[in-house]
Amino acid sequence: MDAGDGTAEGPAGLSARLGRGDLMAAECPSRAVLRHLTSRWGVLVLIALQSGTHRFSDLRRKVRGVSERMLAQTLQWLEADGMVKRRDFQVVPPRVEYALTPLGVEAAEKVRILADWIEISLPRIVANWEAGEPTE
Amino acid sequence: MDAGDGTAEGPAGLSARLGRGDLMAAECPSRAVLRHLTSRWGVLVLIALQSGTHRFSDLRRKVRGVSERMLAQTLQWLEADGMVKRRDFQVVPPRVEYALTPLGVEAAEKVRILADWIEISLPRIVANWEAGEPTE
DNA sequence: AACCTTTCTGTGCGTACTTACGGAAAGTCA
DNA sequence: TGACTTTCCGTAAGTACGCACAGAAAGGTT
Repeated sequence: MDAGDGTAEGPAGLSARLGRGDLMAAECPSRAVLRHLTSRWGVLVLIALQSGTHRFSDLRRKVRGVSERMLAQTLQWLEADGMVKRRDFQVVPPRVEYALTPLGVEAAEKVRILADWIEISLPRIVANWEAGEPTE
Repeated sequence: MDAGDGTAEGPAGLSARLGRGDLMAAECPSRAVLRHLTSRWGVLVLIALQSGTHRFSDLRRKVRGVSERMLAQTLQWLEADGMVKRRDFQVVPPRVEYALTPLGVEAAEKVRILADWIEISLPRIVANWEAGEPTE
């Protein structure tokens, strides 16, 4: 019965008629954007770029633990979505700089709010890990 | 030289001394929390629960496209982090209700900000997909 | 007795992410 | 000449994600 597929939108497409996305709809393109922005490294890259233009290796140093491969991959996603502007100096050895676009600045702000909350709330969250359910 | 491992924190641990997490540190536990909250379905589940307590199947209907397997998985992550409260009525057929904890309410607010922005900004983002780089 | 209900869990398997490793470019420096 | 620089890409390999499918539980209905 439940094919698990659909958006159950009308003939014209709800989100299309509204002029905005609908993340609860399975086939809405906004799902892809969410995946990029909230990808493992996407969040951290956006935040890192909030402090200004960075070279590739600077980002790699800042976002600790990311591999070259994944950093490049993540930056391509963000660039394709218009969040990040890539500037290639066309020299050897390569020199490439990344910066947030106006769209990226907005996204970074939103993501930053979540990140800050996590960092600040970590003690409370960790308490849950250790506490379990004593009486229940 | 670069082992790609470290947090480069001091002897006591920077984030530990500050009493908060540091997402840029590779080994900080806050990374796991970020992963849970920004997981493919985590974001959508939190938002769905903002409107109140839901049964499992209600959530599955609301968050279109999620499988039973992944919904259960996601809810377990969120429960372990103290974001979601699970209430099992211990009956057959099963009846289980999920609701946000005070911690979850806060997290959902932050995540919601990002989600709303994505939905509203989708037209601008899609424009980037189609535009490419015409002049460059 | 056979079937239905709901919320999961176990199995199997395909897809996607992620890492490690090696290579390429063109000029600089020993 | 050979080593070094930086930013990627190709490949192989490993891990985690995600789905379809089947099964289980206890009682009510047919």
